[in-house]
Amino acid sequence: MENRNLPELDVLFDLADLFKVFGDSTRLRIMCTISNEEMPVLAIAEALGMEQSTISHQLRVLRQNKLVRSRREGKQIYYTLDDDHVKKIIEMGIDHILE
Amino acid sequence: MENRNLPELDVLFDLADLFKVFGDSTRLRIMCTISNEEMPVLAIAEALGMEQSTISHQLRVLRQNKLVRSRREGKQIYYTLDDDHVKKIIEMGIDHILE
DNA sequence: TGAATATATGAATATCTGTTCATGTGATGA
DNA sequence: TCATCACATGAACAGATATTCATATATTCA
Repeated sequence: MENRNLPELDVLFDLADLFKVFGDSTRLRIMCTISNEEMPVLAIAEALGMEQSTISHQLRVLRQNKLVRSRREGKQIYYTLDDDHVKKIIEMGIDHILE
Repeated sequence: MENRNLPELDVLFDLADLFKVFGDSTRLRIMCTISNEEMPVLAIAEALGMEQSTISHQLRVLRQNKLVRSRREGKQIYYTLDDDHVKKIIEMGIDHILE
C-alpha cells in the first residue's frame, strides 16, 4: 500500500479471511507449537492441554487456508507450518504488540 | 519465533486479539482508505458506501487497538493510521495471498 | 478379519461480533 | 442560546464461530 493503489475489494475480503485465521489463540498456539517441528495431532493436543477434536477442527481450518501441511506416517498425521511466510506474519504481529 | 522461544501464552492471546482486528473487511477497508491521507469519518463512510455509525463503531475498535489516531479540527475528526507498522502487516498479508 | 489406535467430521450449543436504528455529545455559527 | 452538523454510543438482532460430544474413517497389527 505504500506506493501501491488501494487493494482491490476482493483482495481485501480474502485478506480479512486470512487474518481471521490468525485471530484465534488456539490456532496461533497450534502454529507456534509446530513451527519448529512436525507433530502429530495428539501430541499437539497434549502440548496445549486441549481435546483432540478441537485441534483437529482447527487444523482443518489451517489446512484449508494453506497455513499448515500434513504428512501421514502410519496411523499418525504429522503437521507443520506450510512455509516461513506464516512465521513472519506472526513475528510481525508480536513486534507490534511488544513495541 | 525463528530462533526464539515459544511466545508466552498471554502474548499469544494479545496477538490473537490484534489479528482479530485485522480480520474484518470493513476495518481493513478503513485502514487502506486512510493509509495515505487523513480523513474525517463521513468521508470514510462515503468512500466505502457504508453508514456513518458503522464506521464510527469500527474506528473505535481501531482506536482502542492503537491502529489509528485521530485529530479534531472543528466539527470534524480526522483519522489516519497510527504508524507504518500497520501498513506492513497488511502488506505482508497481501503478499501471502498473492504468492 | 477384528481390535485398537489416530484422526476427521457432523450436530448441537453457547458465545462472540458486525450492523442498524435511535439517540446522545460536542462544536460551529447565526 | 438555538439550530445544525459531525461524530460517538447504547441496545438489539442476526449471523458467524469455537468447543464439545458422539461417531465415522483409516491404518496397523495380531
